[in-house]
Amino acid sequence: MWLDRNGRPESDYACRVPKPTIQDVARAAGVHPGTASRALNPELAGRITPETTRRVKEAATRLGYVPDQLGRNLRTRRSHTIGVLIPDLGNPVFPPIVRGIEDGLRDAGYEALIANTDDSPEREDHLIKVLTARHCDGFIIASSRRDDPAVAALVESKVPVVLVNRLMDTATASVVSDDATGMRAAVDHLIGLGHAAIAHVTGPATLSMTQVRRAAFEEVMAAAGLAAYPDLIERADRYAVDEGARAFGRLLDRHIPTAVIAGNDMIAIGCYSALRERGLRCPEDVSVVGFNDMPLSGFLDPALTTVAIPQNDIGAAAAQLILGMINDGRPAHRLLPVALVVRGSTGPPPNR
Amino acid sequence: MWLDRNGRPESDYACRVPKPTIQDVARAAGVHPGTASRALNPELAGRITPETTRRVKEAATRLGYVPDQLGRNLRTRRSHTIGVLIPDLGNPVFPPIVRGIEDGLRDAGYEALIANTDDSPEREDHLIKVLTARHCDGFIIASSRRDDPAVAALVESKVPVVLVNRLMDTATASVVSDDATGMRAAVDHLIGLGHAAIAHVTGPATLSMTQVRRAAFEEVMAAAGLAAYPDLIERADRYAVDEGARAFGRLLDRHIPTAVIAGNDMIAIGCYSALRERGLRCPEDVSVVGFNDMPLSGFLDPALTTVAIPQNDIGAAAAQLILGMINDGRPAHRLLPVALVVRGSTGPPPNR
DNA sequence: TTGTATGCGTTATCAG
DNA sequence: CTGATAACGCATACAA
Repeated sequence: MWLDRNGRPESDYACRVPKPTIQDVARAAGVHPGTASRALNPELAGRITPETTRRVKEAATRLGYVPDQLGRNLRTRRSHTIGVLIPDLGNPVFPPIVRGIEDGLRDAGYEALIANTDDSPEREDHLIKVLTARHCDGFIIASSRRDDPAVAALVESKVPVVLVNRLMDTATASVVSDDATGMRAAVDHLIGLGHAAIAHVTGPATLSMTQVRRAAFEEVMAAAGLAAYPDLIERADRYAVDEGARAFGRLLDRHIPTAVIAGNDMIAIGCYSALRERGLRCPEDVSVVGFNDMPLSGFLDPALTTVAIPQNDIGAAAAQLILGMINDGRPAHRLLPVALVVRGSTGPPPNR
Repeated sequence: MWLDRNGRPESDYACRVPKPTIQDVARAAGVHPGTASRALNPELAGRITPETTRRVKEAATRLGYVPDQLGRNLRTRRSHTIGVLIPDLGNPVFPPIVRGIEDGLRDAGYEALIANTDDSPEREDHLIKVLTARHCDGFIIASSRRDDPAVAALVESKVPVVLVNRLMDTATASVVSDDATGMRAAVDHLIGLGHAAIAHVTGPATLSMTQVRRAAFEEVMAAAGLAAYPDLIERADRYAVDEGARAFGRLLDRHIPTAVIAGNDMIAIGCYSALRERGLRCPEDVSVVGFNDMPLSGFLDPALTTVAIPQNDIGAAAAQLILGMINDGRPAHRLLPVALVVRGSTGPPPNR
């Protein structure tokens, strides 16, 4: 578990450039290290003579002083590091979110430690332990199930946590896309094209995202008087292409709808596959709508009509929220707008 | 530059779970902290009484002791952290590589600090500074230009560096895919289909990857006696869809080849766009071959024939190499095999 | 084999 | 406003 921590006795590879410490700066400026530290701390501006501050800053610049994060971390008990838990970087929807998070954090002097959970509770548990040992100042979690003891424990022990596109019963900060509105737009779009038998392939039931999207689907369908089409919902065990294909295949074997709304874009691709396997064409026979508008959605065959979530903004907002919690402790919630992007995978229903 | 480092005076959010330190473990085991430290260090096995070791380990387990990385980092002058510089996580080829890196590092108790350079030298410079302040034990760099002072300086000062799919004049470790062989397979495939006028849309000339792929293209073409088709090479300014479309558009305006090999899959998508804009069909009018086999390549319209590089393996190898350098200082090089994946974007040339 | 003491670089506390 | 001192948690050189 702890692995080796030995130095590099025979290794020639170690930074040989002696970096100046605050002691060097203090000596050069003719002040005490403590004073130098204060002079360099913007928070303490005004509590130090302008002249002293100037001398210290000048010395720091001249020596090329950069504060050693390791020493600072130990002393302040903060690592300026945020643990970021996502299901899988391989799902194209996450990289843009992660990018938003990283940029937002780095601008504030924080770094992200990114880890993939593969939606495995054990892996998530383990990763939280590992990242906690590194004293992450907070966590951004895009992988939690609705009922997640590990995350709940984190929140319980007052560690700042921001949930991304996943809600839990626990009260903590969150940033989610307005999926309900997005689902309404998707259904309205299909109804507008003349569809009535609209199917929905959801993701795993354990994720709140699945619930939100499914509940919205059922509600909008009922409101449109289309509740007469039951049995048009099927669940994929993962938000992945193969599981999406399998799930939609099961649905198709029961009944062939004229349209399907997929739980996300990966499942939508799975729907493409299932249709192709059965010799059905999209959109001529069956229209497909995705969710997320992940990168390359527009270049698929056919180009995917999908509900676009603001991936970069979601990441940026998550970064902002976690920093807010670290600084003033107030958890907040953000609901970000979505937009239906109409492309080639949707069209009028076939004349049967 | 240094930002705030104040605590959270009014914040309620801070870990309230007092974590046991090695002192607690030592006390519980009835030994001195130094002894406890040694007992927990696998390197020193044998230099400690089995009985003592047992007692310490038992106490550690019982108390749920996890070594505080911050303290360890400061003392050992190592952060167990690797800086990972990539051009852009938004390019789908990188997430799988990053995934491979992360998993490889984490298994060895290391974490990755990932940063996007957007292929900007200034940004890269800045990031190296930021990550150096965090005492990264090494760098995995997938973003360096052929001539890169910042990276050269890093290598010069004996910081372990592994280059990924980018070579520099500097001698340091690297892991690259066997692009030359891949290019040969691509050209052979096209020639086998009957193509002769084969174009190549390269990436930016500053990257070694571009050079390698282009040189291989020219060599293979010449060897096949097809050097008679000059002017069939065009350069995209970035490895991105829009630049790929622009570049191939310029080429098409000069001359319409029967096939094109793109510098990477993003450029290949750009080629699709350029063809479509001009009313040309793929593969009926022009065959397209990509490079990388990034995720979703098989679901594009049409499914992309491309040279697959082992993305996960590349990441894993990079992790392995950097850990090797940290431990015994020997830089090594790895050349990983590629494979042509034939899909729908290539076919016989049109009868003109 | 184990205990002791020290220091990694920084900043918080307390005195002056 | 500034100097002196201690401490964050750990690992290691040295002493026993």
